[in-house]
Amino acid sequence: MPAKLEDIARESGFSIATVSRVLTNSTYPVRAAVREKILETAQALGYRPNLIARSLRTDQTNTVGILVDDLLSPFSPPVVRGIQDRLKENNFLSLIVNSDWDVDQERAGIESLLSRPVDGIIFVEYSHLTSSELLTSANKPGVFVHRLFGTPIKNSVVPDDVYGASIAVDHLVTLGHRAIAYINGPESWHSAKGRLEGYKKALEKHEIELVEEWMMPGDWEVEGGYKSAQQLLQLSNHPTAIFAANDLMALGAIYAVQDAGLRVPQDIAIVGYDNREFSWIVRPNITTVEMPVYEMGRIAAEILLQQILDGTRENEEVKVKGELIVRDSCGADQSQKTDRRFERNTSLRRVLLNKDPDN
Amino acid sequence: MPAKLEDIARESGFSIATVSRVLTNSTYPVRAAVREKILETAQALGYRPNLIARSLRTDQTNTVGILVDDLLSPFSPPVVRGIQDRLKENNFLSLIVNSDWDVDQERAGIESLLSRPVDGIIFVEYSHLTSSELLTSANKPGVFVHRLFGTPIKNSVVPDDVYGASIAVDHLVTLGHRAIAYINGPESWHSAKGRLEGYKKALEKHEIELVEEWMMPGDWEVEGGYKSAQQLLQLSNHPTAIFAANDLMALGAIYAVQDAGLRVPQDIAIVGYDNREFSWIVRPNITTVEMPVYEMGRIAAEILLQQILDGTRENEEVKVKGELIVRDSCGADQSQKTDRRFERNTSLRRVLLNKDPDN
DNA sequence: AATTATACAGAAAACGTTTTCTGTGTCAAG
DNA sequence: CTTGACACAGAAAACGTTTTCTGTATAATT
Repeated sequence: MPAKLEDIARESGFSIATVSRVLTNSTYPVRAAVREKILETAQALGYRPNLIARSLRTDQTNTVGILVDDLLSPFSPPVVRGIQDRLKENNFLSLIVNSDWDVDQERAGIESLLSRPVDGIIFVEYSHLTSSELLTSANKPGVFVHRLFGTPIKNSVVPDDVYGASIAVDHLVTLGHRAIAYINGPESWHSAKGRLEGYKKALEKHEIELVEEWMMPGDWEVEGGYKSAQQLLQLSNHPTAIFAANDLMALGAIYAVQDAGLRVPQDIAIVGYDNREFSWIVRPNITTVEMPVYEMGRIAAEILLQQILDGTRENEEVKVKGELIVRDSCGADQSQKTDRRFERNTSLRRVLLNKDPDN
Repeated sequence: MPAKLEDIARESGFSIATVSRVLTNSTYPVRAAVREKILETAQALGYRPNLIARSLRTDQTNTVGILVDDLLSPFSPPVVRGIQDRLKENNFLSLIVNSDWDVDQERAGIESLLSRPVDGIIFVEYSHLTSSELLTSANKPGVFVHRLFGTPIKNSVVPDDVYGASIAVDHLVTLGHRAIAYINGPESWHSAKGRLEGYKKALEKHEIELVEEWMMPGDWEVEGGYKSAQQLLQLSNHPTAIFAANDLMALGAIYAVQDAGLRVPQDIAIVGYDNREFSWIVRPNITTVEMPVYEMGRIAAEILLQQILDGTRENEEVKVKGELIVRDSCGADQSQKTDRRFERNTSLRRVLLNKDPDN
C-alpha cells in the first residue's frame, strides 16, 4: 500500500498537518529545517498524494470531462489532443465520453461525468445539446468546440470559415482565375454557411460577378463533389477553377475532371477545405485550407481552465483562423507551395514544433 | 450544492446507513416500505452519488487509465473507442494520457494516473515501456494493445498478422496469380515480421516457390512503396501482383505502376494492409486486410475489467484476426467485393451494427 | 518589564461515502 | 416461558486529505 501523510508524519516526527503544509507548498510558515526533513522522508517513502482524498476535501478534481458525439469522427482526435495538451500544463486530466448522437446517451454521459465529479465539461464537435440544464444545475462551466449546427452558443470556439473560404478564393484569383465555381456543403451546417459567405465576400472584394449556375450544392462526400463538378463541366461557359467546401468533395471534383478527359490543375484548378489526411496523399494532392482543430482544442481548454481557476472568461465566442496549404491541385508554381515537412497533419506539426524546433 | 445521503436521511426520517444500503442495492435487509420511501425521496431530491467519496471509502474508482504514445497516430482512436465502449458496459470511464514517445512523459503519465488513482492501465500502440516497475509497485493490473516493437509481453492483445497476410496472398492466388511480390515494413516492427511470415507460409501452402528478388524492403510510407514497386517493374521477370505490408506502401506501388504506363489491376494487381480510411477513397480503391483495431480495444478492456473485478485472466496473449476487404486494386470481379455499405471504417461499422442491425 | 504581535506546530473537524459494530424487537424452537 | 436466532435500524469509525482552531514560545513594541 502506498505511503500516506500519516506515515511521513510518524517517520519524520512531525504532525500530519505540518507534513501536508510542506507537501502542498502552502503559504503557511514552516521552519526550513522541518520542511527539509519532511521533504526528505517523503522522497524516501516514495510518497504520491492520493488525489481522491484531496478532491473530497477541496472539491476540485483536476479533471475535466470531454463529451463528443463520436471520437472517430474525423476532427475529434486532434481537437481532443489540443485539449489534453493544454490541460496537461495545469496537471489536469480528461475523461472522454461518446454519445453516438443519441439523446439518452448524452444525458447519461453528462450525469456520469458530473457524479465523478469533473470540474467542467468540453463539448467537442457536438451536434445537439438537449440536456444543458444538467450542466447549469450542477453549476459547472462548459465550453463548446466546433458546434456543427443549431443556434450559436456562448462559451464556444469555432473555426473562422468566412476567412478560410476567402483566402482560398484569394489564392485562385492570384493565380489568374476569375471564373471560380463553388461546391457547398449541406446548408444546415455552420461551416457550409460560413464558407459560402467567405466565397461571396472574396468575389465581391475582387469585383468578380457572381454567376448563379456556378454555385453548386454538395453533401460533404466524394459523390456529391463528383456530381456537381460534372454538371459544371457540362456548362457552355464552364469555370476554370472550383473551390469545394471540403476535401472529400474536392477529390470528387478532381475525379470528375479527370473522367471528362481534362487535367487538374492545368485545365481546371481545384481547392478544397479541411486539410484531411488523404489530401496530401492523393494525386494530385489537394490545395486546401486547414481546419485549426488542434488550436481550437487548446483554446477551449484554456477558456475552461480560466473559468475553473479564476471564474473569468465567461460567455466568449472565439473564432480561429486556419492557413492555406498550397499543394498541386491549384496549379501554383513550386516556389509558392507550403513547406512539405509538416504537411501531414497540422496538429502533429504543432506537437513536433513544440518538441524540437530544429527538427 | 447537490443532495447527499444526509439530506435524504433527514428528509425521509431514516439514518444515513440505511439510505446508503438502499441506494447501493446492498444485500443487507431493509424493509420494503422503508426502501420505497427512501428511493422516492432520493428521486425527489435528484440525488447523484459522489463517486469521489465512494472511491475514497471503497478504494475502487471505476476509472481506468489509457496510456498512448500519441492519440493522433492512425490506429489509436479506434482502439480507444473499443476500450471505451467495453468499459461503458461496466460504468467505467477512461482517462487518456499521451507520452509522445518520451520516457519522462511516460513516467509522469503513469504517476499521474496512479495518483488519481485508476483501477488499471491500458497501454495502446505502445512502443516502449521503461517504467513498468511503477505499475507493479502500485499493484495495479495493466494490459497492452498492439505493442509495436520490442519483446512480447504478457497481458497483451495483438493483431494476427500472420493470418492476415496469408489471406491476402490466398486471395491473389485465387485470382490466378502465382508471381506475387511482397513489400515489407521496417524489420524491427512486429507487424512487419508477422506479415512477412504470413506471406511465406501462404506461398508454401500453395506450393509457390519463393523468389528472393520479389521480397522488397519498405518504410511504411508512400515513398518506400513507390521505390520498391519501381524496382520490381524493372525486373525482366516482374511479378503480376504485389502485396504491400500496409496501405500507404500499396498506394505508392499503385503510383509506380501507373507512372510506368501500366494499369492497376489489369496489368498488376495490388493488395494492401490496414484498411486505412484513404484506401476506399483512392483510385483504384485498395483491396486490403483490416486491422481489427476496434475489436482489439474491446478485448483489452474486457481482460482488464476481469482482472480488476475477479482477479482472473492473468498473463494471456490474445491474437485477433482481421478480414479481407475486397475492392478494386486486386482485380476481383464485382460479385466478390466486400459489401460497400460499411467499407468506410471498420470500427464505425461495428458501432453502427450494434446500434441498428437493419441499417 | 510588561504587553502584544508573530512565527510556528499540533489537534481536530470536515469532505460524503461504506461498513462494522451495537442495539432492539419479533419470532421460532425448546 | 425462556432462550437463541434473526430481521432490521442506527451510531460511529474509517478512507487520506486540507484547513480551521488552539496553543506556545519567541520577537517586537511600549
